[in-house]
Amino acid sequence: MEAEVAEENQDGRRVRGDRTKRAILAKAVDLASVDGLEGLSIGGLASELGVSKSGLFAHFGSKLELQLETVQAASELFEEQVWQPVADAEPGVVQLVALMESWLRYFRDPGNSGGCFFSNAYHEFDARPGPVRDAIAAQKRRWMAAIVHHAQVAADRGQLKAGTDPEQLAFELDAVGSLANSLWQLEGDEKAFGRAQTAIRTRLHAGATASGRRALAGAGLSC
Amino acid sequence: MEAEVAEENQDGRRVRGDRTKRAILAKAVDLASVDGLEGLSIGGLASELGVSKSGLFAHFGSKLELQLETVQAASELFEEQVWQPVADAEPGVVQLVALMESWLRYFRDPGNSGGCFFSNAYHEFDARPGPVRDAIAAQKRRWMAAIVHHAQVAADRGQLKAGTDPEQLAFELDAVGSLANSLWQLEGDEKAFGRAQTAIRTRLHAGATASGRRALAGAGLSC
DNA sequence: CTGAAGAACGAACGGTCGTGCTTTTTCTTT
DNA sequence: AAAGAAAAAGCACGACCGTTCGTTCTTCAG
Repeated sequence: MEAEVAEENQDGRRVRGDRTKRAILAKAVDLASVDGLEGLSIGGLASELGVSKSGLFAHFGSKLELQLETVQAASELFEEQVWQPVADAEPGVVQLVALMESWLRYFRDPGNSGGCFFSNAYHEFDARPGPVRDAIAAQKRRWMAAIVHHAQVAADRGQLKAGTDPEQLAFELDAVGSLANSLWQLEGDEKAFGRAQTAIRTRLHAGATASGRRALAGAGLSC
Repeated sequence: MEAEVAEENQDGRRVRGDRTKRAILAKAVDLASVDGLEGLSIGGLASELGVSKSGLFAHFGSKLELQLETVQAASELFEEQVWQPVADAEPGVVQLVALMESWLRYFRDPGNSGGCFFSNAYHEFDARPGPVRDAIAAQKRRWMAAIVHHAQVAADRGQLKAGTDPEQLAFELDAVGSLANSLWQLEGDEKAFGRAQTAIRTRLHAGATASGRRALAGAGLSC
């Protein structure tokens, strides 16, 4: 193998193929959150974008690669829409509850009308070993770890009662959020978000110390 | 149109085609809980059963019909495996928690190695309007309504604190159970069941009156 | 024993899938 | 403006999809 020159130029500007790829992946995430990653077809994606099937295919080389890059793209979108908005919140319970509510907002975003990409992907691939499942499982681990992390920070700051298990807390918070997304998608049930919010706040309030409750109240997040 | 004679004989014995159909649907539920209801292919199902594609197809007439009957078959299996085992439990909180734990057992049943059929189906069809989605959504409503019902009975018997919202309680219980199934499928994480059980018991304990707690303790279900 | 009806079959249809090729268009660089 | 590279398109392939058709085997009533 000989050394290859870098194929991207040094400034921020992207070459044409890269821009196209971005557009493809954005649409791919959109379609896959409706029809699933397996139901996502190369021909369908191409015609949806008004390009040729073969031209699109050349960007990836295989459907598996397309799926993997779609997962990656979805995870970047998730980061943008869920994580970034609460990056500056006060660490601890306040940031934890802010993250949860950012997550709930992401669910109802009209731009994600097919529902949370990952909620669909988790269930689609949970019984199908392979690289796609691995990528998706890794993403789920990252998400859970983030919640646990925020809970741990809250505990370290004395905002949660001694003996609180951050992983148990994360489990329960993730559970109610996930179900809210499901019910919203399946039934268009707006109330599900209210129930999730109630559950999150009640749970945090029950597990919080006086200082933790003060922090929540200060951020306008009492129950 | 002329009147037709009934095509089934009067005693319990079934005609040949009916027995075959049962076998087909059992396998269909099994395959669909891995590959999804859309990924379920008629040819694949036939070869898995060692029968011809056209012979199998004749039983249904269309893939849509196969999907609908598969949903129906899955819901009968669910009833058998989840509801029936707790049918004789003491109504109220005891039956409620028994139902939840029966549900958790159903998740880990080696016979359902592809995970809960419905958990997969909910997410697969939640953004695809049509008869299949309607059938699946109806099933979810039935399930939720059952939990709400048990919670209501518990409330009526004075086992839950006044002001307890049965629907909110049902939401939270369903949430943790669903997530346990997801994590079990995605990561093979046994601990998820422990977390779900902890969450269920803690939640019920917190919402129960003294009489409710006594009932739970009497059934060996304290936390 | 005969004959009709139901159940299962094999072959084939049009269509779409993912995937390779070759050619043409479009951009970038000199 | 010309040359070279990158991107997109065109076309074709084998496999599989749901579906239809005509035929064979099984079952059971008359």
